[in-house]
Amino acid sequence: MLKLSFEALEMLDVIDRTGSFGRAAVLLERVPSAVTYAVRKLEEDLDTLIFDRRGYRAKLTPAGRLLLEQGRLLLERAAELEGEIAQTAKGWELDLRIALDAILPWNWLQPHVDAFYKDACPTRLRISEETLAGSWDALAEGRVDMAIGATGDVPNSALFSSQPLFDVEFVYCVAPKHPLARAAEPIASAALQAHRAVAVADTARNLPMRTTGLLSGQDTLVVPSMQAKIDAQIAGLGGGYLATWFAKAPLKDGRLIDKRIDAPKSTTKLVVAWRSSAHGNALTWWRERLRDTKRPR
Amino acid sequence: MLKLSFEALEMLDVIDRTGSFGRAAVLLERVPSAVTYAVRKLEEDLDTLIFDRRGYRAKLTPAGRLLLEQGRLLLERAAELEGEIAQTAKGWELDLRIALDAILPWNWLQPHVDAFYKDACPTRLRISEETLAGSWDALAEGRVDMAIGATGDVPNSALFSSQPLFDVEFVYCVAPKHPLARAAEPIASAALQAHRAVAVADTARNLPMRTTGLLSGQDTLVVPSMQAKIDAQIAGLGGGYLATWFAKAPLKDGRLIDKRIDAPKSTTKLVVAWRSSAHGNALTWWRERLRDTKRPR
DNA sequence: GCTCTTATTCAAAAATTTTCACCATGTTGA
DNA sequence: TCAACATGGTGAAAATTTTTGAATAAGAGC
Repeated sequence: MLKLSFEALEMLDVIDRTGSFGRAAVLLERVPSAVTYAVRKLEEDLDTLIFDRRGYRAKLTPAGRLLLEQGRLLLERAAELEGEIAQTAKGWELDLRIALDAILPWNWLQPHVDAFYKDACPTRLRISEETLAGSWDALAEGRVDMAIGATGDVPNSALFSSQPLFDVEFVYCVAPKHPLARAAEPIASAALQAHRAVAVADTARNLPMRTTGLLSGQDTLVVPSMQAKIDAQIAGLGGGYLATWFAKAPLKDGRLIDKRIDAPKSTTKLVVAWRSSAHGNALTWWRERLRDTKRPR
Repeated sequence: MLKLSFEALEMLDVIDRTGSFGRAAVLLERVPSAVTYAVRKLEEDLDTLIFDRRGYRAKLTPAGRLLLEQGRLLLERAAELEGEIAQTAKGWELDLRIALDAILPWNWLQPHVDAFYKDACPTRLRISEETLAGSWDALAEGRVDMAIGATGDVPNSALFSSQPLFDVEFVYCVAPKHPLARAAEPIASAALQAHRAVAVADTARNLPMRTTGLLSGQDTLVVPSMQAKIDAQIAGLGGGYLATWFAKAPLKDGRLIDKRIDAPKSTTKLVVAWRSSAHGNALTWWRERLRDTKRPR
């Protein structure tokens, strides 16, 4: 059975801060003898002297100092915990882990994050980036609470819920110096196979990985991020489909050229997904917020 | 003012482990209503529902679950702290940080460490290695509690106390293929200057660094450890003084050759040193243990 | 030597927790 | 469906713990 108590630790802290039993009693709104009593009781319970009373004024023993210092840490943590309890009781998650799919640019999410904090939501956000099946994987493994911009169909599991976000359209892009840049349009999709494709690595760890817009047997350069894919395509290392919002700037200034394909990659529906069991205020806030949101341009 | 208490947290833990208020009461050796009372009081204090009583059996709310889980961590830490208090009260340090000077081999210290644990000393040992002024530096900075094998004179500060350990003698060694290997003995110390010396880096961070057995202006290879120095000398990268116990094996099998010097490096007294203010049982144990100890061979 | 501050002691008073007996409600199984 | 059972809840009395306040002792400062 534990002999410590927060009350005793707090008293110890006040005694040390004020420097005397008497002043501590004033701060604690007790009578001095109550402090003496409580200290003696603690010492008795622990079977350890906390104060050295040989001198005029009581002085902490080494054990007492340890108890004081470590006790302060415990008190701090306990106070913090009380705050977290209150927050949880009001329905706010302590933190909300969001997986942002690489198909969406960070600067699209940013204004929403701004709004979240402007609304004085107390929940800490932890945003990570996932690619393709990675979002579902993270959700399934419980590494995140919510996935924004996950692509493809919702895995048919009662574990997940989702709502539509918006559609994404793709354009096939190559660098101006790329052989396909001068090919006659529309390019037969079979012709693509002869050229290297650039793809973003799937971050999934367990779920079967997905490929998107890749033809089997095609030479593929796998890069770790969407930005790397764009850069690689600009550098002429290969071709590939890009979401319209990522393609826009490089197409405009001529770093990339879009090519019409005879059987282009179809429009994909993006969703917001979460574990069905999740219910906090922060999650709800995001669901509402993203219900009628505009796609990036 | 803190509203939590270890008692309440413990009760929560037991309720969760047993699965019912009633069984928890049995384990806590209370009457069931005492548990009910305590839970209600906690909920009132925190102004937060811990249990959802709508169903038949009371069920933890999300806030309750958080309190339970985090509370367990607090309880664990508190119990650990009680143990540490008891240990400290008995005079045993929680841990003793020892700086072993690089002049001494680890396998010399090892039997002493063995004996320490065989004596059931509860103090954790944290042994680090220091070179030259590094031991004093670590002691002065409070990075260690005790230095074993520190060389040179005790800095004249009331901060430190020390006792003699034993003397160390040095032999000047070079590799057989080294030019000095064939030099006539005794070698004039001035002649050494023409050859590269191998020295162990001083680990001191603040105190003025020391050099030992080095002639100013001499080309020097500084290596990070005693083993590196030995290896470097065997590789013929330079010459240098080695403590007899480090030189013994390489001299015996011919990997090194000792040379007599006209003005050899003098015998050095090693000491055991500690901060004068330190007083724990573990420190005392080591002082006693090392009082009449044999030097390594 | 006198006074101030500090910590302690002790019996009484106050506050709290626990107990005990009893109630209400959901579950189980015939 | 209904009795038997287990679980959690209630309130007044009892037990326990904590606080109080006045008296005491003892070092520090002048």
